[in-house]
Amino acid sequence: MLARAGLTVERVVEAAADLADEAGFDRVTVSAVARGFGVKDASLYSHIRSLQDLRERVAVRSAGELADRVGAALMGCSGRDALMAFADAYRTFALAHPGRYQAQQLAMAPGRWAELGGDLRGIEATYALLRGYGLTEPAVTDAARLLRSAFHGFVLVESHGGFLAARSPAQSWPEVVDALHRALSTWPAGA
Amino acid sequence: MLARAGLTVERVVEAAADLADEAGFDRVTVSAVARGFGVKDASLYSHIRSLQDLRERVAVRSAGELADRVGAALMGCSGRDALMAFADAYRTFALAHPGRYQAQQLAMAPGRWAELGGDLRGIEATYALLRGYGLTEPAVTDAARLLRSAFHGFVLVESHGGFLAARSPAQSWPEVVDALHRALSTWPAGA
DNA sequence: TAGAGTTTCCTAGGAGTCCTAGGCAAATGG
DNA sequence: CCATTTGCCTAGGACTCCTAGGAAACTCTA
Repeated sequence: MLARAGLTVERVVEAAADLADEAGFDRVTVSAVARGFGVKDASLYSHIRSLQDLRERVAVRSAGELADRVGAALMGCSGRDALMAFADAYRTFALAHPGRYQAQQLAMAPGRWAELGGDLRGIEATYALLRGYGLTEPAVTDAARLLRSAFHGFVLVESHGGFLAARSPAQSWPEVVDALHRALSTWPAGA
Repeated sequence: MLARAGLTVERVVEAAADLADEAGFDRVTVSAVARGFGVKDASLYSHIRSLQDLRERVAVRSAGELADRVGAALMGCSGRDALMAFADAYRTFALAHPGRYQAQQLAMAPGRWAELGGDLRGIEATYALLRGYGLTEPAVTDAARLLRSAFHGFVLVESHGGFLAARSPAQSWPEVVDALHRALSTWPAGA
């Protein structure tokens, strides 16, 4: 048989991530990815261990990509501008790459994240941002959870078409971020 | 053949919802539900149209249950107490019924929700709560989206075990709700 | 109460999926 | 140039969704 497809773990994971963006993360299937390469499904098992393994790799890879965008957006900003930049970069990524974003919701066994080379840049960026508001532990942890929850929830509901009111989500977004800014600015000092 | 299982749409959907809470919504499968009744999978197709149909019914039913809890919790509360009651009822439901909660994320075709008898009590309760803060359109829509996003995001991340810091999510929760209260209290009047 | 009709569940089977086992051919390196 | 490694294959089992058609259990009516 001539002409190998030239598969590697990276290319398989990337193809899976692209497929996730196009068809939805839950439709990322070993067979579908194999079809995309013009290859039998069994062939992929030389590169990935299982469907679960493939999905976890997509999740970690996507989280890295998101952290890159957010990190780049934060460069040179501080305070309220930084929050806005963070928020916009986050939402933009989630809307442009719904499958990659959805992948990050995947629950993994403890330790599996680090095992696959996942980092914590996203969390670190958030903490840096919040220290700009003068927050210290444990307030900074609580505030980070607020931000993560609000951003995550918003883009998730938006990308599911869950906001039904006539007002477009894009109009609400700055108001939501502004509300979070007020919440951060008025955080009680001594907890 | 003796002894029918006595299946109805309601009982099938309820069993599916219970299975979702135990094993995860994505493991709700026609075969698994049928096994729970001691029945062949083909038998369920007299009651449901497809797996998709079953899952949508679980979603709508679960949303109704959540709205019941939230509505009951809100009775006789107002202002900040109402927000806390809302938040606690919401989070309690999501943690006690992870599968039912996860089901509500299911994206449906437009109109399908109403077709299955789904209501909008959840949204109405939110709007009533926010009018207690003196908000009017379009601020009330933006604020509703903030609340929904933050609550949804928090319980989602929490139930996935996504909060890694040592501080327990239960400790952060009141602080997060308090922050939202400040954001609502300081919402700019004329938008 | 007996027959007719409806409902409920069955068997049978096709198509798609995940995954394993074992094999051949292409690339690589001594 | 030959041996080893690597990449993709075929074959096949188990499980899934779903359809088609049949039989048994209920229900209704004359």
